[in-house]
Amino acid sequence: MLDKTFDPAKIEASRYGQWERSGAFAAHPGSDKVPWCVMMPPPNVTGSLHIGHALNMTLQDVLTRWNRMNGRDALWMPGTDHAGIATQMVVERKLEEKGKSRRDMGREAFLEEVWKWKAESGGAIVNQVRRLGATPDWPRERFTMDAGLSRAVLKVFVRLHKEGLIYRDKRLVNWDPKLHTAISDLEVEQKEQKGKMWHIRYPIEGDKERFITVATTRPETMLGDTAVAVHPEDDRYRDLVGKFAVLPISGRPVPIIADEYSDPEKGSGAVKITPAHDFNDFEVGKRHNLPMINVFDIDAKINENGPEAYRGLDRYDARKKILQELEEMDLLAKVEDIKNTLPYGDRSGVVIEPFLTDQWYVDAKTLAQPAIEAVKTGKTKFVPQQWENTYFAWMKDIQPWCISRQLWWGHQIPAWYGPEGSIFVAETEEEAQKEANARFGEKVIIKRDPDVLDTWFSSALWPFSTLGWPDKTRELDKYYPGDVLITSFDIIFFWVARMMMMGIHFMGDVPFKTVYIHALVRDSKGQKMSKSKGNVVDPLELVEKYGADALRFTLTAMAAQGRDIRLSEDRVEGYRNFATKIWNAARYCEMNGCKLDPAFDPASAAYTPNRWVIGEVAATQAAIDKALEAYKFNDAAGAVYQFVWGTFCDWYLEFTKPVLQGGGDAAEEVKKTTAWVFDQILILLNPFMPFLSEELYEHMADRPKDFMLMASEWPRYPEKMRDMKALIEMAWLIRFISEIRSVRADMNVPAAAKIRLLVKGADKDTKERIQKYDEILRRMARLEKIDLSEALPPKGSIQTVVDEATLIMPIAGIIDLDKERERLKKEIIKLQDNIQKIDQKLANRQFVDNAPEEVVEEQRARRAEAETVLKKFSQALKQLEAA
RNA sequence: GGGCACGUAGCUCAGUGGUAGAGCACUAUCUUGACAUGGUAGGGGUCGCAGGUUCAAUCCCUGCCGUGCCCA
Repeated sequence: MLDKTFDPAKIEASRYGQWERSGAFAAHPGSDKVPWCVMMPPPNVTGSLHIGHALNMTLQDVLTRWNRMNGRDALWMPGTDHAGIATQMVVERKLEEKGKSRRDMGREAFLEEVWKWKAESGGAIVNQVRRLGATPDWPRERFTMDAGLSRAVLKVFVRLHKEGLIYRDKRLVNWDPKLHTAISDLEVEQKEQKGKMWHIRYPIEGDKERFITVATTRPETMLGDTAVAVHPEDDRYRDLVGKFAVLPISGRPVPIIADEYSDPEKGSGAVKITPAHDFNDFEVGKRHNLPMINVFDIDAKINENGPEAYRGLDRYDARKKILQELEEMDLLAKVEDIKNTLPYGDRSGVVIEPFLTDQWYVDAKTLAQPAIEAVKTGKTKFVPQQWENTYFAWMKDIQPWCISRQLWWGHQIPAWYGPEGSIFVAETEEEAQKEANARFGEKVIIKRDPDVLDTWFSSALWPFSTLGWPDKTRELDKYYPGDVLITSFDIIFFWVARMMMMGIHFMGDVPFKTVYIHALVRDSKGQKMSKSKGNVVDPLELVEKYGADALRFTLTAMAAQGRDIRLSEDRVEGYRNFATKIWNAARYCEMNGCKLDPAFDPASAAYTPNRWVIGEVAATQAAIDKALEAYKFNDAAGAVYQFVWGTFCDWYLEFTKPVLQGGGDAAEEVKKTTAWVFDQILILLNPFMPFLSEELYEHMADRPKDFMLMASEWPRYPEKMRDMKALIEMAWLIRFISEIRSVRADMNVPAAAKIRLLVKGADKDTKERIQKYDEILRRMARLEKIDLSEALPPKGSIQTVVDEATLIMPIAGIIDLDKERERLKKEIIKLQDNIQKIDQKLANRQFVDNAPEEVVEEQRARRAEAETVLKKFSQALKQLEAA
């Protein structure tokens, strides 16, 4: 006998262990089943599971389980990412607590520390994924820095370099002065804030009376100015072009140049140009061959290129000092309060400094072309499609991708520097050495580039590197390209786009056919979850409190396309209740001896409610399939929820209780049907609530030892299982019962009171049905007796209408006549309104002439129906008045 | 400034060119042999605003207002 409620905590761990040990998660490259493949977005190896992961993993698991049960050879490829900056920061912070720094301990010792930390926490996140019931092929688990994937990274780097698609360049990068590394554009967050615009007067060389005023938000960069630019058409400054302005403080003369970059409408119309510290100025500098003076060091402190008094000053201290000096020299013309945007490092949180350095770049523009084409031609589709716009927008305006990072944790760049600025790119040091020796004709000293690659460089290879590339493996053969990628929109640029580029370039085909972009999970108020706001919902806490199934079901049910999820605990609780409901339905089956009979053929059931519920099972399965095929997860969850609770529990089980109690052959068929339907429910539910369904599946029937629901087949039902006649009949039964219940409640007839029912004007079908379902009707509508009667209703009756029949409940003494009168009047008014509305439509010639025939017909039918019902209610009212 | 979403019941959200839906919350009622983590019934919406297209608009189009996100 089952316990009274489902206790997920009691079974989840052991159930999961059983699944995993059984090997049921495994893909079978050798099998001839049609493959189905999804790549797990690898979480940060040192991170912990957040609610976004939970959603992402749940959706992947739903699809994986569903496809697996559908007979596909499913591969869900798991793994973790080394997450360069994030991980290095965590480890550095830990060392800091012990008073150590990575610089002191050196690269090797530091990396040892990181690997140790990885070993310590690396298992944590994948075990957290397990808690959700996820079923990826764990033995295939990869890590972006394992030997195989590192080999893939080397190959890719060397090949792209040979092809000229990776190159070294001196450009402005986004420099993080705290982390001391370059970062990509994508890792920079633009934030708007209050700032100031300082207007500074630069004296003109050789003219003591004249000044040119420039406006800037960053006065400290004037130490690196190499020009002042004015618009070529700007008459105010035409005569100054070609002359020189003298930089205050440093005293260096800089040319006044004409360039369309300066906007005559903005500020004074003249701008200072600092090519080494501003992306726009950099371009101007290149156009005019201006020197590029870098005045900062890696900490964004003034370096030796600044005046002596400023050297070593932080950029903000330098700003203060400069402003103070300018004020003293009376060169500060104006200070404005403005709003401006500043670039922040998304990891460090400090303001990013445009900084002139040598870095490695990927020619993203070239790689992007076929990747754009692939989406345009539909080789890869985005769901929802609107995300294609985002993808295109970025891809079409793509910048060179800076891939070098001044970090230690990551794939070290396979480039060696030899004499005279020579560079040798090779997969191994030996090869590089050989090349270098060959070039110089003697043994030369080479030194490896200390930098590592952007983390996304290795994850861009994920769809094929995890399948064994560069080796030719049968996995690559069978599972590439993957069927779908499931991820959230915030990494379309970071990851999706780059996988597309690399996949197409190295595999000659897109990495996945569909990209399903799911929502961001927010808190119940719609705020983005963040640690600093303290509104983070811990998925594991929810799992502990409500069970993994409840959390999974919640996330699935809320995963509507194109909308964020506002997660509230109430919802999770509600779906926990759903689990309890199913649990209790199982108890009911058990108590009533509804045991699965393998010989039972549902298509052969004779009793109408049985035929009906069997047909509804088939309809539910069809609805789930249709929804999942279109990635409408919420519809799939809704279909199973509605059937289980709204159809099976609320109606079918209630319909069949009297039959069960009656015994005999009829009861036997009901038992078999109930057991069969419940069994099907467990199968259909399995992708969504694997723990509960598996547990009950084992409990409810005698099955071969070690037989698991998750390894069983997804049903396909024959068409003949959908019985329309049964559906119509049961719809009537539900209508009839609901109507009586409703009127009883309206009229405050005590629930316990069993009353008589007279049915007047029933047609043949209704008469038959009343007889056939007498017991069900009496039980569910709480009636003492049902009689057909064409006589005038007894005094003090309440009346209502179902289709052609009038239902009369003679309950004089119980009811309040005024109240009944009021109720009938209300019904009448409602019907009259309805008829009037339809009449208006039908009176409109345009409508009758233009609307499709069936629409007009429908209106006429509705009118007729309302009319007959109205007549019956009017009659009822008349009788009441007469009484 | 450019782009993309979104605005439907108290809340969270589905949905559709032809009579507006769910879950939760709320109200009333019920311990009836699966289930009070439950049953039954009920109230509650000019579908953001204003135009337009159409016989017909919550749905399509335009503008506006509000919210969020992305990009500059």
